[in-house]
Amino acid sequence: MSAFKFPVINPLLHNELRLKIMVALDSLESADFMYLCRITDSTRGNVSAQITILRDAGYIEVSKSGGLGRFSRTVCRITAKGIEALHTYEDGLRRLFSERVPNDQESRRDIG
Amino acid sequence: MSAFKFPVINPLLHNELRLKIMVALDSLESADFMYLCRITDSTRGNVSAQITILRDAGYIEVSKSGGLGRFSRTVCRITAKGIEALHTYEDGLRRLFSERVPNDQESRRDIG
DNA sequence: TCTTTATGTTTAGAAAATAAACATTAACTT
DNA sequence: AAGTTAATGTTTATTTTCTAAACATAAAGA
Repeated sequence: MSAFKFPVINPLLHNELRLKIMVALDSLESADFMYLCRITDSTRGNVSAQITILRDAGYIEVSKSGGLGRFSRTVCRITAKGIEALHTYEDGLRRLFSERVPNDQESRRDIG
Repeated sequence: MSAFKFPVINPLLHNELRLKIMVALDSLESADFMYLCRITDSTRGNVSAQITILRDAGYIEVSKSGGLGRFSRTVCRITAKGIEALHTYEDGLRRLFSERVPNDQESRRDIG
């Protein structure tokens, strides 16, 4: 009975755009919406959608100022929960990369 | 003009199941279909689909023996191209995690 | 006032992931 | 030897997710 298990990979973070947003927010004090669009080279619609997902997960906080329209400004900030999730995700991936799976292939089939 | 760019993330490998399959094949000489199902804790349908994608990308080779049915045996092996792609992906992610994005947020908007 | 520009969000379409259903064949049962 | 069960895999249909196009809002400029 091999109890081998791959590390758990957080599906919320295992998405290119969301991960880039989180990495950016982890390295800056805060970042606004349009800045995230630029550095991730993504459309506003996509960034808006992924930011909503990250906010709903409690990984970031989103604050809007300036009202709607021309001069609105939406700024994002990573939360403690987000930082922990990001680091756990990073650790899981590092472990995954160094994984050596057990070679017990013959034990499971009814040949021989 | 900041020319900042995040590392390129190979979308074929940035999928949990495909990545686990590749990591397993990178650490073993070869692995058969049912073994991959077990260690990845995934259904046969899903593994079959992802293996096809990896094969079409040239990242793995798939050989079948025993014909169809009860005692068929499908074994997968990573290719040189697959090894390189996996390591490039790993390197890109490591760089992403250590990324420090430029803090030039104020330079882009027409306030002030 | 009308147009243009700068934010964002909603929603509709595309793409991808997942599992359910199907297919194949060998062993077992009676 | 016909019928059943069990072991692989594949195809397909559903669900989920991603992406961008369309929409909405408001300020500045003509």
